[in-house]
Amino acid sequence: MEDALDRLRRQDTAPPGPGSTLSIAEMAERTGVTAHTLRYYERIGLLDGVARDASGYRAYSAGDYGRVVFLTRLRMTGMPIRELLRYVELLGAGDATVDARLAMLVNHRESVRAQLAELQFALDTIDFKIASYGGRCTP
Amino acid sequence: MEDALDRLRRQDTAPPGPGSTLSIAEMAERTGVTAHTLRYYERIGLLDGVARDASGYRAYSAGDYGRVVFLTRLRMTGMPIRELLRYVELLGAGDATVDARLAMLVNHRESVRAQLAELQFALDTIDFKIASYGGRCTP
DNA sequence: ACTTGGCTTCGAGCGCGCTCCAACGCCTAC
DNA sequence: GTAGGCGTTGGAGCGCGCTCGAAGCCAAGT
Repeated sequence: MEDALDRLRRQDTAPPGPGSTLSIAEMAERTGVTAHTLRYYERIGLLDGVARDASGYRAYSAGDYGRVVFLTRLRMTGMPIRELLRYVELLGAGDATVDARLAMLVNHRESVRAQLAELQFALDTIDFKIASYGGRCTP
Repeated sequence: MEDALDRLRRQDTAPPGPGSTLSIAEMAERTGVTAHTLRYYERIGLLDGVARDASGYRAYSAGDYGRVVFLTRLRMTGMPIRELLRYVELLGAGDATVDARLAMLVNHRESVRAQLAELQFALDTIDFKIASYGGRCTP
């Protein structure tokens, strides 16, 4: 059960050192987001201003890393990419948008709580079904 | 927050009386699954043996209702339709498949628990982000 | 010099789960 | 009898979020 979750927890402890950068492959490995998807995210505007090295290769900063990790968290809670985009646009628009961003997050937090409740509700149903199948099994 | 959840809870208290049947529109209303989707589910084999009235209209039984509700619970916990199909096939194959069905459910329950953990983990991140934005806001 | 392998771009393709359309049938009310 | 509304079918289309392929550049090893 700890598999995907462990990988996620590791995200928080694997940023590039300040000042150093990551290749796309390193980013993919540390964030769990494939290189294809990293390029895709950049293409659609979720990541902007990713630096390049002398050969034109992407060189991700600690900031880029942090953004990918946070976007990942929002994605895994079901925030659609359209909204991620909006959030990123607000980010890019500076301090004036702090309230709007906060509102988005508070709003989304409610949706996550609702998802948790639904999931728990469905889990109860499944538990009940399992019990009614005979009950002999992992507790 | 109780909106979707309330609708779900109502599912459990809105089956057709024993012996009576539901039109597709009534099913849609009570289960929250659209008529389009009910037909789709039948087409792909998730529902079989749905009775018809004299005019060829679908007449859903209490059993059909129960199945739709349970399938809904599995769907909302992310079980893909391919697996629902497998479950339904096992159901159709009779008592010999009880163990296999139970195994599927126990297995899926683990996945739901993992989802809950991931969701909670992401929620913590979001909470933290909200707090770091200033913290003034709904608790 | 040449191969290997990772990076680049652009654009097409895919799997999932619906969602909708067109053309038609049935049944009731006016 | 005719209009309106709900039902039927088969098949096409869609939105989402990737995912992949082709063609080519760059760096390092043998």
